[in-house]
Parts: sequence; C-alpha cells; structure tokens
Amino acid sequence: MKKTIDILKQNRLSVTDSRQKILELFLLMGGALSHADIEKNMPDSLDRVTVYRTLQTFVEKGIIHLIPTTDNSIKYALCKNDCAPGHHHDNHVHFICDECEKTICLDDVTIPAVKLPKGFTPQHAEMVVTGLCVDCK
Amino acid sequence: MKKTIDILKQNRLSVTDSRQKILELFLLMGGALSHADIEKNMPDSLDRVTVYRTLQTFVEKGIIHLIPTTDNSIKYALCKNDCAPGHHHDNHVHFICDECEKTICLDDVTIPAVKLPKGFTPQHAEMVVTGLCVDCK
DNA sequence: AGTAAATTTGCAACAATGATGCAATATTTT
DNA sequence: AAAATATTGCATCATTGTTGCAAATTTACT
Repeated sequence: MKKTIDILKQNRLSVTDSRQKILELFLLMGGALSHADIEKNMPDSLDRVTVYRTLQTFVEKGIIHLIPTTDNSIKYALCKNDCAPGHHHDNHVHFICDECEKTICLDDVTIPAVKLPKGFTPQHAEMVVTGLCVDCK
Repeated sequence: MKKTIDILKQNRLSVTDSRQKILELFLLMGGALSHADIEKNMPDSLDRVTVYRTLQTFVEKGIIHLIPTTDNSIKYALCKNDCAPGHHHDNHVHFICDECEKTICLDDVTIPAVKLPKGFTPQHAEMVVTGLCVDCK
C-alpha cells in the first residue's frame, strides 16, 4: 500500500508501522472510528498509548477530524484532501445510524448557515444527524 | 423554592435533596453543565455516583437533554417545557464560546433541515456552533 | 401521624479511559 | 553507516463512569 505512506509524507510525519496501520484501517472502514474501534480492529495490538498519540498527531496535522457525540466516545474520520494543519475544511454533516451504530461522513451535505442572535460570532459549526442509514433501511 | 419540586412531581420522581440541588443549579446557571461542573459547584458535595444517576434519570424523564461535544465531556441542559419522557422537542442550536467555554442553548435558533442522500432516513439532528458569545465579544 | 413498602443514597470496589516520564527502539538525516 | 531526531512501549498515575448492596430517605397506606 502506497497511499498511507504518501499521506504521512505529505504531512511531514515519520513513516512508522503504527501510523500506517491506523491509516489503513481508516481507509478500509470508510466511516468514522472511535479509539476503542481502532484497538479492537488491530490485528497485532498496538499499545494503547500509541493509539492515543497517533490520533492526536493526526488531528493536529489535519489528517483526521473529530466528530462530536453524546456518549462520551469521540469519533474520528479521515479528512478530505483540502485540510491543512490547524485549518480544516470539513464542514459536512455526519450521520450516525441508530441501527448499525456506524458513523458516516456525508461529504456532499454541507452544514447550512444559521442566523445567530445579536452579539454571537460564529467560528465553526458541527452537525450530526441520527436515523437509519442506507444499509439498514 | 417551589419550582424544582414542581418539576420533580410533574415527572413522578421522588423529591429528594440531591435532585432539588442539581435542578436549582441548572436554573441558577442558565447554561449547560457538565458532570464536572455540577460536582464543583455543589456546596456540600454530593456523592459522585448520585450525580451520575440523577443526570441519567433526568435525561430519561426529559428534564434535561444532552449536548454533544468533541472533548469527551457531555454537557447537559434543561429542556423547555414541552419535552416528555423519551420524546424531546429540543431541536435548537447550541453555542459553545471559545473564550469563556460556556455552552449556551439558543432556544430560538432552530436546527435547519438538510437534504440527505438517497436511502438515509433522518430521525434527530444536533447542531453545535462555536465562536464568541455575547459576553466575550 | 405512624408504619410498611418502595425508592434513593452513599460507600466500596471495580472497569474503562486518558495522560505523563523515561528508557529502548525505530526512523530520518548527513 | 553513524549521529541526530522522533516514536514506541512500559510503568504508573489520574480521571471518569459503573455496579452491588446496606443504610437512609421518601412515599403510600391505614
């Protein structure tokens, strides 16, 4: 697999086994992953700490982005190519299926702008929709 | 204070000190609170477990609702009066201030509907906007 | 009001999640 | 290939969330 190497090099990160494996998992799964998902799916389990640090690094570099949840389990998903360190462009809606529990990036659904009350200055917006996904309905 | 008693009775919950104190704190603070916020602000600290269980109960009864975050710290906020157990109507936008870190319910800002890809059935939506709030800007 | 039944609380113990320092290892640079 | 740099894994610890159970409180009943 060459793609993971490229992603790492583009972001000036050392190319290590752990990073490649975690990236491959993201590419393979398509959707969003929680820390726990990653640990479960790792064939020859990496150290827990390494997973934490890798995810942090990826977020900082803009390789993955965070998805808010109401269940104390942050999800992470790969960013589209136009994300730069500290400057994400992932203003798309996320979908969480009530049935299969998968979190899906709806890359083509843009978060609509909302009119805020006087005095509020928006900087960033997140939107999460729950319901039934394509596969479950 | 009579209001907290009423809220509890309306939801057929036993009227206990802990529940009243936590409700009063929500009424007092106005905004959203995390579990940690509640523990910090409790004059004669309640047991941690009691706080967890009380929040769970309140969510189940529709007295408070959850606000998703990307930092592993669920926030809770009082629901408007038209919420029933298992049947919330809190489809308003939440605002998190980057400066003072407060989470505010924008009760008058309704979450806009979005067009989902074919096959997706929406059930519920959450929207969180970050930026600067009235007090910080 | 007083008592029995039902509910809630607090404690103890535990599980899961996340963070940090440091030596060993792997990667990059020269 | 060796030196410099960066990453990993281990040990340890802090925080957060859960569960079982006895004691205490609240509610319902007479």
